[in-house]
Amino acid sequence: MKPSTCQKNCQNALRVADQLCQGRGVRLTPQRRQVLEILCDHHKPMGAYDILDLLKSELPAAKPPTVYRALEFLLEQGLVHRLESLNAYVSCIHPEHPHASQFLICRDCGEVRELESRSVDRTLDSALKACGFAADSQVIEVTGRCLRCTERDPS
Amino acid sequence: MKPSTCQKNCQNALRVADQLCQGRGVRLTPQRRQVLEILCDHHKPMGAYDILDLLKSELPAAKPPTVYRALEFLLEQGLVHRLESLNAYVSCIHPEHPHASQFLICRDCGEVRELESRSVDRTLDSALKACGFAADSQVIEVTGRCLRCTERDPS
DNA sequence: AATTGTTATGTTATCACATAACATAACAAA
DNA sequence: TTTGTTATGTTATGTGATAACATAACAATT
Repeated sequence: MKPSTCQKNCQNALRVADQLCQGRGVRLTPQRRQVLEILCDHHKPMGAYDILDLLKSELPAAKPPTVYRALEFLLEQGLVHRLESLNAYVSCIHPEHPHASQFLICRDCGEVRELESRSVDRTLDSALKACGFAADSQVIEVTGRCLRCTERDPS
Repeated sequence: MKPSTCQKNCQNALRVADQLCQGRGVRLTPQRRQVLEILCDHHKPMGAYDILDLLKSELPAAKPPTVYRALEFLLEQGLVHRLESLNAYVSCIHPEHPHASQFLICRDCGEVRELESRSVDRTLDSALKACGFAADSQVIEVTGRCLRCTERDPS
C-alpha cells in the first residue's frame, strides 16, 4: 500500500470513529482522537509509552495516565485492540461491527492482521459450550511470519 | 479433588518432571524444582513476584532474576505455561507431550483449565494456511466462568 | 587431581508497563 | 447559575521483567 493510500485510510478511519462516537453519544475528545490518530498512522503494535512519546510532541504535558485513559476509552469503543502477548495496542481495521479478536502478528515486519475467521470462532464456541464454560472475553494471538515476509526471504 | 489427592498429584508431577529432564539431559536444579513445586502446589495462575515471596521462605536470598530464570527454564521444557492475559504462570498438567496451549480461565475461582481441543487446533491451522501465515507460537486464552462456578451461583 | 569450557546462580540497578489517588476543569442538563 | 457528571492534570507508586556483570558449580577432559 502506497503512503498516500495509507494516509487516506487513516483519515477515513478517523472520520468513521467520529461518526461512531457521535452516534453512540460518547465524546471523542481531542486527546482521544490524537491517540487514535497515532495508532492509525502507524498501524503497528505500539506500547503505551511509545504513544506517549509521540503524543508529547503535540501535548507536552501528557503523562502516562493521559495515554492510558485515552486507550481505555478507545478499547471500550472497539476503536483499538490490545495485544496481550506484546503489551501493545493497535488500531482496529473495522470498528463499525464488533468482532472477536483474532490476530496474526508478524515477527519480522511487525504487521498485525485481524484474522476474523468465522470457522475458528464457531469451533471455539462449540468447544466452550461442550465443557460448560461461559466465556466473556477471548484472546487469540498467533505470532509468526506473514506471507509477504516469507516470500521476500524464504528461510 | 481432596487435598490429599492434590498433594499426591503434585508429588507425581514433580517426579514426572524429574524424569523428563533426566531423559532430555537438562538439569532440574533445586531452585528450578522449588519454583515448579510452588506452581504445582497451587495450580492457579501466579505472578512472578507471588512465586518470589513463597520462594523466599525456602531461599531467603532469592531475587527477581532467580524466579525469572527458573521460569524461563520451565517454560522451555514445557513444564509450565505463561498466561499472557494475566502476566502469570501456571504448571502444566501433562508436560510429557507437547501441545498448543488453549486456556480457559475462570474469573471467579481462578481455576485454569487446558482445553486441548484438536478441532480448534485444526480449524486455526487451516485458517492460517489459507492466508499463508507461518505460525511459530499461538496464544488462546478464554476468560469467563467455569461450569462449577456457574452452577454454584447462576447469575 | 588440575584444567578448562559451560551452565547456573548471586547481585545491583534499571527498564517497561500500569494504576491509585486526589485536585481541577470542562461540559451538559435543569 | 447551580449542580451533577465526565474529562483532564498531577504526583506518586505499584507491578512485571531484564540488562549487565561477578561468582560459583558442574562435567568432561587430560
